[in-house]
Amino acid sequence: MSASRYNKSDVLEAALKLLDELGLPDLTMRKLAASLDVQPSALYWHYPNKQSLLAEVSNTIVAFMKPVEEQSTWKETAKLKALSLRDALLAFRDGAEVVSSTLALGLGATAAQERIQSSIKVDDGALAHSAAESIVFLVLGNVWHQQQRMQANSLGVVDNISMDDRSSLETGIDLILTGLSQKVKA
Amino acid sequence: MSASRYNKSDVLEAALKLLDELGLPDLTMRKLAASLDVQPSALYWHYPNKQSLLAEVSNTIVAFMKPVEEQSTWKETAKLKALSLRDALLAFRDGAEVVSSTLALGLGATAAQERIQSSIKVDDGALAHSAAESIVFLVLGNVWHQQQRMQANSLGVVDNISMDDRSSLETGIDLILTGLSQKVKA
DNA sequence: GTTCCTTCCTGAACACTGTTCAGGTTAGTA
DNA sequence: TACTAACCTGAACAGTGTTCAGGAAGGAAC
Repeated sequence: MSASRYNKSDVLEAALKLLDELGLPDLTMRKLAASLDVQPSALYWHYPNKQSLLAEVSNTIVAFMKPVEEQSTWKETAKLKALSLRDALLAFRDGAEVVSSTLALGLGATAAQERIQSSIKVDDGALAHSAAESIVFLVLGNVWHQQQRMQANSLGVVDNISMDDRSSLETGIDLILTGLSQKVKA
Repeated sequence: MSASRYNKSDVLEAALKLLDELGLPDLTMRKLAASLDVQPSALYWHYPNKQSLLAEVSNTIVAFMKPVEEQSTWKETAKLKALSLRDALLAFRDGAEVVSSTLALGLGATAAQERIQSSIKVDDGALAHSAAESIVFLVLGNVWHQQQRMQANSLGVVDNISMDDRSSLETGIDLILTGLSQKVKA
């Protein structure tokens, strides 16, 4: 669109925009370059490879989590943070898949888990860690599945009736949190 | 190796073998064809595309779950089934990633969730569904992360101390199951 | 033994993909 | 005006999944 030169964050921004327009499978270096009116090789001045670009995309998505104010119980706070992660993932097409992959590769997207863990007020640190990790996996799996269905449905595939995604996720989170407070009492 | 013709399950078997030897990123149609001493196009007689081949690979991995005999409490049974899924995923290189993707695409690998759900004896069906789904996401996320680290470590990357994966997963499962029995009592 | 049909495979191509690299241009600083 | 850093071009490389017309192998029927 513009006729001048770009920096790293311009490329990141364009990648996010293209992700939303085309989805992850069609987010190629060539199309990204074309959207900036630039040769593909130009991108490699800003990022060493596609993976590291996706890592920053992933971090940006996670950073989209809205801040959550402290609730009357830490359980509520933790739950709201988990749902805030859900909202962030849903705000970008294929957001959950991007973040899942990056997280699995250990290239970032750890902020979500840290933020959730910080609101879990139990003495056993290892327990809090496992709980936070579990919640993150839960949210990622749930949203990934949902987003894939959203795309499939938009392509005209039959919609097999499934329980409401949000409520299923909420009960999953509740299970972990009540299990947690139960275990702490013991 | 052999000089004669192949059928669908021969191709599946070869794919599983190659997955274990090379990992998912290097499991290409060309290498798979070469391992059977056949042209790449020959594979498309057996499977319409790579995705559906991977779906069957995924189903095979999940079917590797060892049967679990009924325990004294259904919680123990459910936990053992979850760990049996874990073992199945760990039995194949990149097993968790393969199954995660296939599951997200809705192309199969639902057997695991059904088996776990069948052992959850609570009246609320929706609750049992959410719990089983949560457990599956937990196991997949945990093992995926672990397998990725295993590969990274084998490539000489520094091993940052992390809590034992199995115990972290076990506590996650425990949290869900105790949360579940807590919710049923109420 | 010859026909016939199904099963399986070849060979070549198409339209992509991420990535590299030598060299050029632009912009800002001294 | 010269220098230097930031940014980009153009072309290529090596690989990917997939398609398609045609050919060969094997077994059954006559």
